[in-house]
Amino acid sequence: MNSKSHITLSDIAKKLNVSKVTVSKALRGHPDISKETTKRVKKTAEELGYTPNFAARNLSSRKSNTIGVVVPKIAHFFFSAIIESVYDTAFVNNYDIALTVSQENAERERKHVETLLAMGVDGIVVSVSQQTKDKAIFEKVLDRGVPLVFMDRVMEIKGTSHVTVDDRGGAFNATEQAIKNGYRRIAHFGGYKEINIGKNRYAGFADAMKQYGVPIDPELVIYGGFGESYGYEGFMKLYHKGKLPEFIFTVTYPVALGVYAAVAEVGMKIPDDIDIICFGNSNISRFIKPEMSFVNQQTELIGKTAIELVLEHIRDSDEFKPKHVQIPTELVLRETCVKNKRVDAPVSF
Amino acid sequence: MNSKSHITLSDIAKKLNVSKVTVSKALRGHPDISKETTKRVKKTAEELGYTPNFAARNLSSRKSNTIGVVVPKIAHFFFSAIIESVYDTAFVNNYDIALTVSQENAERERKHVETLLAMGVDGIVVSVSQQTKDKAIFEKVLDRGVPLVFMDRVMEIKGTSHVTVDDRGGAFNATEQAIKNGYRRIAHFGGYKEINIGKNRYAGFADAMKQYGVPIDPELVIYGGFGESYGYEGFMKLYHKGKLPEFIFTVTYPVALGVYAAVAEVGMKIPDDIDIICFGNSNISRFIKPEMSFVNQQTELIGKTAIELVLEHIRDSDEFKPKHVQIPTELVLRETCVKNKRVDAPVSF
DNA sequence: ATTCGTAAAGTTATCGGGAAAGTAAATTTG
DNA sequence: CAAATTTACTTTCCCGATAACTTTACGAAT
Repeated sequence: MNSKSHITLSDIAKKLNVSKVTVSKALRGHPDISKETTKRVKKTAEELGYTPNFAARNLSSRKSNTIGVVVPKIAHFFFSAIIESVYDTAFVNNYDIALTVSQENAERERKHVETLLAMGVDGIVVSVSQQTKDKAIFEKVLDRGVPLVFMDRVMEIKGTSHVTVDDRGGAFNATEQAIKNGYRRIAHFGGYKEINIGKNRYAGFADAMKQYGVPIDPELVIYGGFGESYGYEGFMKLYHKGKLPEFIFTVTYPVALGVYAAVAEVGMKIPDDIDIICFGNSNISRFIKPEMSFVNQQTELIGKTAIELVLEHIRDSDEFKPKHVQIPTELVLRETCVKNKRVDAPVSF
Repeated sequence: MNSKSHITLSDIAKKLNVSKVTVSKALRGHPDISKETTKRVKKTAEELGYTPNFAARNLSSRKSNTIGVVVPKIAHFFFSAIIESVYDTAFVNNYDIALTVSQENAERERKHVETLLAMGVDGIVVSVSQQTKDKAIFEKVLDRGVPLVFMDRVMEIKGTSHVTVDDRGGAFNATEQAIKNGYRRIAHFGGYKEINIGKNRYAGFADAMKQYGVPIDPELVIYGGFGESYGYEGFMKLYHKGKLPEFIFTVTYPVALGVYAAVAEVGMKIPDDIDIICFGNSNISRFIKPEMSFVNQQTELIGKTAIELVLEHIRDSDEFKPKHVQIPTELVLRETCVKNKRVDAPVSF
């Protein structure tokens, strides 16, 4: 709180010779108070530089007008784009956001949720860390009656809402497209199996392979993580084994970037020597050469939907039934995944 | 706040037949309370699932243990990297962060600062929007006795601390390097003159040009903004005028990306047909071809320093004298800006 | 025995705001 | 014109935690 003395309702009240409740009501435009008085109060408040004290207000009202958010990372395009839309959506709805960052650490995540509860947030939106196993803290949130929405990275807990990307469908489309392009030795670099995006994107991949009768080579399905280093290492592992695929479908954009780096390092060319597509996008994708094809997740929609869901839940409280919203993906084809096109109209060089 | 009934200090006190102040002290590890009692209190708190009420705590103690932060954007590498280190530094210091986003809008920024004051944050860190002109809200912060630190984008207000990048020095180095590489027709794409980074980076550019006696062609100094589109448009403008420079020094990484896109579009080659360097970096710079040379700003250091400065100010309160910290830059040379090298050891093709 | 110091609590008084209920005067209503 | 309403406020109390005192009990010092 501030070290210098604050102007409070009482200060304004004293100055105007009215009770502080009158001031309180006037400032809130309560009809109890005459227009005359209301005007005087607002003017004086302005003059004295009155700032309400949210702690007092929250304590008294048992509301905070704030939504707590927990994300695993910030400095990643996917999350920063989501966060931006989270803030925007909250802003237009006149809510504040209390953002916390788990850094992919389950214990930190637990602490942050605890903090958000202590802050008395009206609802919580979480994208769980890669480590998270324990549901206890989230059940505590529900026990407290605080609406809980999972976003992208979810936990299966009854009573919570989910906003997810159609991972399985998007992965299916990406893989199907590769098969239709004539590829058969198709690899999948899959992050972690335990996280739902890892699980579901693999599932979509497997769906497509099965549907088109293309066998999955277990050696070409590689797990490790969602960052660049895993793409790099995954490719290098296959390269040194001499087991390179024709095509790689990666679980995230960074993993694909890692592959790009590795491919360049061993002197190969994308998409001629090895072709690729990834799940997800980045703000700089237009500047990566060759421009990668990708499965677009509508990040703005994810953040917006998550906030709107908590708000709905907060407002309806008893009536509200948890919803599971799936945000559709779009297949965006750029300069990779164009084998057929290239065969039709070969580039001369 | 939560709809279901809370466990409070009194509940624990009742159960143990002690006063709630005893419980409060015990939980805080106050020496007034015996180890025996403290243990019992903590155990019971745990069992009952006690969660402190920060609103009450803040109200009573006049502290919030929270630092308010206002940034213009999130989904940009520079800011998201800073924010990440802001969160990290606060975390290790046991402080919470209240993050707000102005979206480069001065009015929104003002509202957010007002909100942070109402929240009773212990200190505020601001990176001002591009629009911001009015100092009034920041003076209000100082009036309240709340420590204020500007980060990267500053306002000149007495009593505030600043953390800035050595923009002028970095820009000087970038330009000097170009001159030494033999370039004479050097352009500068400079964002906005009004923002200190726009001003200072231009100043560094001008310093170098002057020092080496290279004339500045006003037509090659272009303002417009800090985003990709301005780089694109700036280049196109010069291209259509037939006034292309040999070298461009851009005020930000995105502006340079815009130039990359424009250069590719008109069928030219970097660095052969036109060479470039930018101020700032991005997480994907390794994947942009040719890899751009840049002036590195140590983002982690900026966020960390800003938080440490507010904390210092909060702790020392009366003693503390505002500091102006300048974070040094590093010139990082990659695949652009290598004319001399290429002349020495030409690449064969 | 009296005073003193101290460990280990207990009491009280807020912190600033707002819901709920009360009151006095003015206005409407039957 | 008395009763019922309405208008415009005021009083009281509580939210949960804590700062600042005060009390109690007990052994040590004088």
